[in-house]
Amino acid sequence: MTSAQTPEEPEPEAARQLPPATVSRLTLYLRMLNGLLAEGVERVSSDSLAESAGVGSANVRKDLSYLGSYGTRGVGYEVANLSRKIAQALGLTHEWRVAIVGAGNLGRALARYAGFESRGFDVVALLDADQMLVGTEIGWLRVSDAADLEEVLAKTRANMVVLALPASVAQSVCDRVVDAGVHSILSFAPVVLNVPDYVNLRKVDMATELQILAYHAQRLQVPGLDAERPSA
Amino acid sequence: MTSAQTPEEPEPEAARQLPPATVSRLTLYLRMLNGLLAEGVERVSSDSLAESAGVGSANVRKDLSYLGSYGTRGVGYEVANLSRKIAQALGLTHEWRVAIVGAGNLGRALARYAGFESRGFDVVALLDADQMLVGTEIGWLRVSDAADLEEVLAKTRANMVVLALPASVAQSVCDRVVDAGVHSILSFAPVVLNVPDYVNLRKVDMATELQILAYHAQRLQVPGLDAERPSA
DNA sequence: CCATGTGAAAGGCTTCACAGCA
DNA sequence: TGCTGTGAAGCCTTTCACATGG
Repeated sequence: MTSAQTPEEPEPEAARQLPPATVSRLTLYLRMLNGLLAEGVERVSSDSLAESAGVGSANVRKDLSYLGSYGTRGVGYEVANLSRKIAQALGLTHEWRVAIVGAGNLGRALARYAGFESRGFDVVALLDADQMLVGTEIGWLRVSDAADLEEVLAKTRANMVVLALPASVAQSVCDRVVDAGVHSILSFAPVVLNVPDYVNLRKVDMATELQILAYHAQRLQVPGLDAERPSA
Repeated sequence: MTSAQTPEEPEPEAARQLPPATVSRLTLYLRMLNGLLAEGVERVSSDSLAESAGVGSANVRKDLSYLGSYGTRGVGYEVANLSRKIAQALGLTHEWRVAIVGAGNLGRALARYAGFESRGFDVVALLDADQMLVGTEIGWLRVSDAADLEEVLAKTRANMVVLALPASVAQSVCDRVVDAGVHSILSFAPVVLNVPDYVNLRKVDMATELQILAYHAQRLQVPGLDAERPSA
């Protein structure tokens, strides 16, 4: 690879499209690297990273190779440098302002979740349609009226939205968010949302996760079914 | 709920190993089917299911074919029958008793999340190590002392555990859960947990989801030009 | 030596296209 | 006719194995 065959711009450090599976593992590596940074560790090997992240070391090396060759053969990777490269590739050098729509149990939990702040995501608004909640304080935020969604998004210059609301209203709120120009959405609503394909939508569904667990648990409980034999 | 008194299903125990990607889509289909059931719809086509679930129709048909041939050519699938088959394949005919460890913001939100109950998951315990919380009532549950984890799991006969606690204690609590004999675990802690390979562990990481969104958002915002700053 | 970086092989998933059947 | 069920092709991901170079 690295052949100078590209007839177009050489693109010095711009990472091209990363495989989705790689992107999600990069977030893992970044977490481990930041842990190592805090401990003062300066170098790390792909083997060591692999063990912490629970993947194969060849996988780690291939993932990192998409970012460029930032390791040193025979030695490993420089923690601080690699951490910076990954953060850059993931777009964490931008400032991300997150609005949470839905101040129910889950929305409140998310609003107070320290993990967002510490990773560079700034929760700038919390909205709900329930007039009983509007105006109350949760964490350090005052709950805004979901009726004013567009204004609140504009005023806070939110560029990400988290949907923490019932399935019944998720689609309509989602549509308004998209129309308002926010095209990165994380939904916790247990429903499939339709969005234009220029919108980045991710979904977390807790009931689905439990159902997947149930499948695997049940499979183990059935005796004698899966005795994988090389050949009978 | 729906105590499955499976009458006479003379099937050969179907449900061999399903592809993981299929399992997670089956939970989607099941949700749509139950919606259709509630509306009184009797039949559905793979095209229609595909559109609701946001996948290709060939994908739907292949997924369903792993369960057997329960469709009718030229017509479609019988909603009630298919719903039953999927629930059976996913192991939802068992009764799943879930203990939630961690009664912080997230743990409380989960304890009150209606989506669990309605899908056949019974939240039987909520535990925390904080003595200020122990004994208080959250939803219809009384918070138990995490020090008594093993006893609580045994007494409630929990067969699934949800970890909603800080990264710092997640591994040790996880170990105790595994030793106590609960081998299906859903973790919300932002840390990689090590478990024996006979344990089913799934992970939901909200900060990771936002980081993946950030990657894609950044990608769109800077189509050709990375040049945030051409670092010297 | 040692650990990275990477072609090539292997495995898994999705999509295609159409045969088969009500 | 219309929609299911499915081999085959294509694409993506992981794993292997080893050349490479500090």
